[in-house]
Amino acid sequence: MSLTIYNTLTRKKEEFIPVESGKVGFYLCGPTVYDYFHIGNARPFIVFDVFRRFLQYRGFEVTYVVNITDVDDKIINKSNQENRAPKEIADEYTKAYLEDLKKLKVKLADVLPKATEHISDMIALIRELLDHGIAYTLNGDVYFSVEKYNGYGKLSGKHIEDLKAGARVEIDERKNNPLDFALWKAAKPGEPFWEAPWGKGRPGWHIECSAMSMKYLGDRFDIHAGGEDLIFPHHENEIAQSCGTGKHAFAKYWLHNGFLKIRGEKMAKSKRNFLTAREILKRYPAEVLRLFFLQKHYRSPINYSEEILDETQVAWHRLQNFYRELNAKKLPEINEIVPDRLSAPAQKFFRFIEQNRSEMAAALEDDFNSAKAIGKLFEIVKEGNRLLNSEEISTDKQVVLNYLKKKLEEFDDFLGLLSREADNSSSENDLEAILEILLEVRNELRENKMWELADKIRNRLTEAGFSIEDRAKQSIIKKNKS
RNA sequence: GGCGGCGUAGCCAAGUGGCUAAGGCGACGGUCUGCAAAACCGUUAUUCAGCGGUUCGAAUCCGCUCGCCGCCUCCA
Repeated sequence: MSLTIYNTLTRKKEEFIPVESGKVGFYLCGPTVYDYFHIGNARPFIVFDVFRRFLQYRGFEVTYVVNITDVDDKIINKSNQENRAPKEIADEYTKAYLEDLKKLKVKLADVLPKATEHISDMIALIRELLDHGIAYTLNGDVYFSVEKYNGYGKLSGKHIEDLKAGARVEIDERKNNPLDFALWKAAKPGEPFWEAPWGKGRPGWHIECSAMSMKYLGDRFDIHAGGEDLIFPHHENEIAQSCGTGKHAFAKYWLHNGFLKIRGEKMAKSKRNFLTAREILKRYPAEVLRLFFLQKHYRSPINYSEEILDETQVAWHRLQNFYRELNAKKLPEINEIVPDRLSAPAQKFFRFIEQNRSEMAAALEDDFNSAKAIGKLFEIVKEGNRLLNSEEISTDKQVVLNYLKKKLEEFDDFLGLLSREADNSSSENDLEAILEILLEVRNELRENKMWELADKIRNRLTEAGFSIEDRAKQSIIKKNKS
């Protein structure tokens, strides 16, 4: 089965042919660590991680690199505002970023390079560009000369002339062309800096991704991904820097996710209309957020609202309940299913599962259509529930249900939609809450002099290792240490 | 001004030339149930923003109109 992905560079779906057979080099633009990331930022983190794990499921050996931008204007601004060292800010939010990812059930990338730890790689790349005459220095800054790279604009479909005419391009008279962008910024007093042959300073925003992606994935790698607002200028500039000298081929496929909107507008830090992933995670389980994103195609814009998340949560319960039901049944273990040996109804069910399973995989192989795949998943749930509902479930059917459970888990290894541990163990807090409810009910029984039932509860709890002491006004429960 | 995208049921959302227009939420009716929840069954788009064209055939291709959004500046 071939895999197709939509490549922003060519504006069409293409068959995915890795640079090196069986392997995938995958780079995602990660966060600038100056604040908690918002729910819109979470979209690429979740969606591309699922895509990466799906590729692994498909048998590819994937190297997944997600950078951390820990030197940047925004970090410096915040450091000035709060009178703290930039590094302190970056460290704090790097930690928060990793915590939030974990809560969202996003698997760590194989490499998480920090910009500040790759300055020498960036300097080497800038030097290459200077030597090639495609970049120039200006009072300690280094700029890339867009006019000297004739591929400029090929990713975003923009033309240098149109961009110049655009009223919003800030004109800096010193630059050869207003579109020339900084590879290196000379240090201003009080700013963090590194030594470079052309002076003290820090790297421009775009150069880190070029340097670090090629360092870990090679001159030619497969996938470079990010939000669609990165197409221009960030990714356009990355291509220019990396390909400008003709020495590197850079990324083959460019993937971009659509935005999360809130009240009809793009959710963005600058618009102050954002909700952090942290906040939302307090209200909804990670699985609900994941389902919210995966129920839509990754390239479509989607709207955030509480109503939609509430809806998603109901849908998620449906999925989770089904999985819980499967777990509650003691299903017979079997290594392999031989369809021909199954009874006719069991065989029919088995074939239904297999059909939908392969359709799910096919949907994901078609530009990662997770929305369609999840539709199939719900069809399986419906049919499974129907079977679970029937009066007697034959051993054959139980065998197939167990098979289904395993396959669900297999898919869930990359989708991350099921809560797999919560149902087996309840925490201390849950236990206390339950005991409290039990006592409350029992007290009502006692008030109504329904002693028999009240005694039964007390006896059964004693058997289970809890002793109840009925005092005049209240009951006290104690856990007997064994 | 330049470039790109979107408009499918009450809501969310797949489908991009031809099988009954997926799936979820909601609503209504039913099964089950002491009640509730869950689950199941049935109903809920003769029609895909509007108009025109191409075609034997279009939600799907083309043109126009209307509405919405994004990029062109930091941005996932």
